Amino acid sequence: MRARLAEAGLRATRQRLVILESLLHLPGHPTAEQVHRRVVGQEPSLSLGTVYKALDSFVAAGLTRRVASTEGSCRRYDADCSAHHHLFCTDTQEIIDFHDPQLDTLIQEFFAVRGLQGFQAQSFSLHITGNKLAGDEPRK
Amino acid sequence: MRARLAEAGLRATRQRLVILESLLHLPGHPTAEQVHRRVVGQEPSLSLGTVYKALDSFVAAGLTRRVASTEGSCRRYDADCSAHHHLFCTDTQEIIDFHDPQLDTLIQEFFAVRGLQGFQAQSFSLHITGNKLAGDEPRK
DNA sequence: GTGATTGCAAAATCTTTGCAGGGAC
DNA sequence: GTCCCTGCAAAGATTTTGCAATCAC
Repeated sequence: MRARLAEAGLRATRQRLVILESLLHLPGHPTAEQVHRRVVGQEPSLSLGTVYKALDSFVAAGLTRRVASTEGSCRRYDADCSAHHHLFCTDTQEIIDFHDPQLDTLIQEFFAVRGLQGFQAQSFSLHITGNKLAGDEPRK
Repeated sequence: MRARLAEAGLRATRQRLVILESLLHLPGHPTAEQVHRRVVGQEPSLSLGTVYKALDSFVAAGLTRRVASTEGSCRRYDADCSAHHHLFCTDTQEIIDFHDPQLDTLIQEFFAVRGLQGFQAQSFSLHITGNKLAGDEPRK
């Protein structure tokens, strides 16, 4: 934890440690508000403003990403910076991670052959919209 | 224009006609604010609140979509409801439409074979992050 | 010690709401 | 005529900012 922050060139404050830890444990790509709610349990004086600043610094340092979402009215964060895709559940508003190296390869090969005129692609992320089926957990 | 609104079950007010027309003509998936700026040229008394209400009603009626974006602080709208993908330019923040039926087929076939445990997929949209190359327009 | 980080409160953004008057059908 | 829609202004929600005190290194 402490090492991750050091690698990213960020000072390991008590607050950042708790925030990063919370972000890693909260499911479904939390908002700043959700991170704050979890974090005040351990650090009651930790302010929401600090959560915003810490999350911004994580994103700037490449420790964390912002997740694209269609609800727009609040930002969501993802501690997983590896290449992956997202399942958007229209019922619960959850955003579920979906890793599939075979799919990554398929997409990369497609664009290697076909190319994009006038655009240099850096990364791909597939947004799959649908809904969770009762009783069965989507694979992570 | 008027017919589109009627089909969607919405009353064709002067304001909605101008808003829908603007949305179709503005490039790069505008925000409510951007739509409003264009629209006041034709209808100076048209308020920003009305733009929000109209865009919401378009989305509810399936005439328009909200675009997922990672900047979170404002909503962006897309008048194109057909299946398509998006190029996200990290330099200009533009979101460019990208249609490719072959890619659609590729993705659909991939999931037809493999399936998603516990999730019923309805639609797919690929987010391609990268940057525009100087002097060359990405295909739309 | 030095410079980055925190906490707080105020401000800035973006979006929604309530309601009276007006307009589409 | 009826009910939906608009305009306005106020409220709500989310995010940013400024600055003095504090903490990591």
